[in-house]
Amino acid sequence: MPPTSIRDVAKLAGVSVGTVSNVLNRPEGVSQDALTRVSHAIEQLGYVRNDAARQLRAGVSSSVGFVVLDGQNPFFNEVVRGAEDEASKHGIAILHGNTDEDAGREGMYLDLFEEQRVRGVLISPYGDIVRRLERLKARGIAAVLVDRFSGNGRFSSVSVDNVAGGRMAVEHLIETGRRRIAFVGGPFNLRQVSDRLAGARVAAESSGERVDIEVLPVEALTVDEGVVAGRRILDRPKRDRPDAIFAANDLIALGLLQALVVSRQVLIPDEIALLGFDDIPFAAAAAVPLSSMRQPSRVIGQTALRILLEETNDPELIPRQTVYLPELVVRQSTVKDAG
Amino acid sequence: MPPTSIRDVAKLAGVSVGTVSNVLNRPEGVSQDALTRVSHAIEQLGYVRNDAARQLRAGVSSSVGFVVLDGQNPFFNEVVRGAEDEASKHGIAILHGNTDEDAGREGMYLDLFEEQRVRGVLISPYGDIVRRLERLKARGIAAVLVDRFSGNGRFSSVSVDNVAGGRMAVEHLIETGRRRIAFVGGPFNLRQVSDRLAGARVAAESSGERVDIEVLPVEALTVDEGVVAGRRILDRPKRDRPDAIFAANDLIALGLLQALVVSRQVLIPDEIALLGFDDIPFAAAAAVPLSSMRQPSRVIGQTALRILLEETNDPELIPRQTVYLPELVVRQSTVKDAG
DNA sequence: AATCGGCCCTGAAACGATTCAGGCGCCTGT
DNA sequence: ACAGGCGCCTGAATCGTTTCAGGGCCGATT
Repeated sequence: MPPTSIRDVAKLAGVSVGTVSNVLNRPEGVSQDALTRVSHAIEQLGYVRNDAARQLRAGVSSSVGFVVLDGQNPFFNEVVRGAEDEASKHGIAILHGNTDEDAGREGMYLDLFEEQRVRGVLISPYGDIVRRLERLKARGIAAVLVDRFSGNGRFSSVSVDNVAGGRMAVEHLIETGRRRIAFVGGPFNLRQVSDRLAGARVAAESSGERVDIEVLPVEALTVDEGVVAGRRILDRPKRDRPDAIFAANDLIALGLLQALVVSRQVLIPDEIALLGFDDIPFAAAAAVPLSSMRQPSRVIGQTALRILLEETNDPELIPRQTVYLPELVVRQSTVKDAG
Repeated sequence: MPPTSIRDVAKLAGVSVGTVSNVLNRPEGVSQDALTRVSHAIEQLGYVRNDAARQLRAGVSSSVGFVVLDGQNPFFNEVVRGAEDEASKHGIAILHGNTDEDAGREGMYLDLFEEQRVRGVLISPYGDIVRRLERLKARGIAAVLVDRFSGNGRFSSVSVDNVAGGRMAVEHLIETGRRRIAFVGGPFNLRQVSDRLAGARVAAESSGERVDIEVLPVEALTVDEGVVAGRRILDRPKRDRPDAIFAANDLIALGLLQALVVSRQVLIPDEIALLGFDDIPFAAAAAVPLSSMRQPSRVIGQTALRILLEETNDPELIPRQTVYLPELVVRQSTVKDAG
């Protein structure tokens, strides 16, 4: 079965290839007669446009790449989902790449997407890739940073104010009477992590109370790393333990929770309060329902894609930083009788 | 900045375009001299192959579509991740589409992927799409069913034996002394769901005991639906409640758990044992660590992609059904003093 | 010395769409 | 009757790659 081309359609409809193309792309300038004849021919042959040829000639791609920091994190899945919904409205497909906090994979996917001449790239960056993105831009491939404020203002970004989020988080812990607060997170070259910590410090310093922030670094933002950190806390004598933990994200928090709850040595929130970040769907279903800083994840994805398309339509647009404020969701891991 | 083409490279290196193409695709048949000159030219110009042109002429696409049933389900994310790892080894990118159990979206993504002339499609089907896939096949686009046994043997598939899984699950519940078992799941046109139920019934009937299987249907395999079902169970007088629940997947199970635990009316596993399916990473971190039927999710994705590539290389290959056996993971939601 | 084969290279044709300059036919106004 | 304009269509050129028939060169064989 030879795949049918626009030429086959033209022959069957008794028109020229140009007319078929017009039917496909600018039907308003085609006569009723031609329009129906071509439509029938398309139907009859089961013709489907070859996007490679279209892209080659028209120079317009109908796919967008999304380089995701952590595919196992439900937060990012929500973001992707938001972008997908928006993309599908425009007949655009999303090329998907997981980096899992690995700069090598990040580069590989950018290479791949450059070969594909994607319309643009959404990326939650891990390494320092501004130069890489500059190069793509020079090639006409726009990029929008997701979940990360753009350092130098050369690219648009859609993110949450992580400093404010960290501040709000720790303010909540202080308000509920905590003074010895541990921040569990890492790696610190992730801007999200260091910003949240910075916010935490701001809250501690401006509280007017004596508040300690102790930093417990972990290797990655995963449940497993959270468990490891939890065990390390359990190893300490009771009096040396913090009275609250602010986890850099919910995966860490769930890991901590698991370690602490399983041990049966620690009461949450009585002895240690626990607060996460992202408010993933599983946070509410945890052993002790998890308080968390909610990010508007779907909206982030949707907005990022929308901005990307706007920029590819008009490359002269000035990059803009879109920042949402996270929202505190209080559950029983910080307040015993919370809803 | 005009994008550089293979012709620019050829000119700079002082060779013909054919030679450049050979360097790119069959370097073994090119002299050392030409090879280094071309490589330098590529480097210097920052040349990147245009995949659209390549695909147009060679007829070979370097992307694969993956139509996913439920992007919010960590199980599918693991499967995608497995496929991605395998794909990246072959320089192949994955086009991602979420259907969220919606036949319309499913069709839309298949259309999109057909326009792209993807190399093949991985799909965890929702609706009845065999005809659709037949058509793709006729066009030279192979398909592999994921997480779903192929009904008619016309396509390869990679899945888990859901009937056996359902049987093993209920056998475990019976062994631990349960007799009034509820199956919470739906919709039943999802083969995964009906197979798991069928397996549950087999176990009940062949147990030699008097075992009831009550079916509590839900609209979708989500945490929210699990919560709803949990509330419905709580509405009953205590004596009419089941003594074990087998949930069609872990999302449902986590929802049930959340509803039951929050109410503080039910002790798990004492009064009601709870068993899920998939063993997603969050199952272990739940309020009561969740027993579950583990699927080898990454391996499923990896295998599916591998089979897809084999079939696109040799379209004469006979479809084959790859089936893994799920594995029972016992935690405290079914056995009080489990690990 | 002539022939042959092997190795490499060349450059035009082809893939399937879009674009655009050009042309045809018809209506309108004077 | 004729110029001009409008609406619609045509078909060749083009995008950047791969492929492939053809050919040059050189050393080995007869």
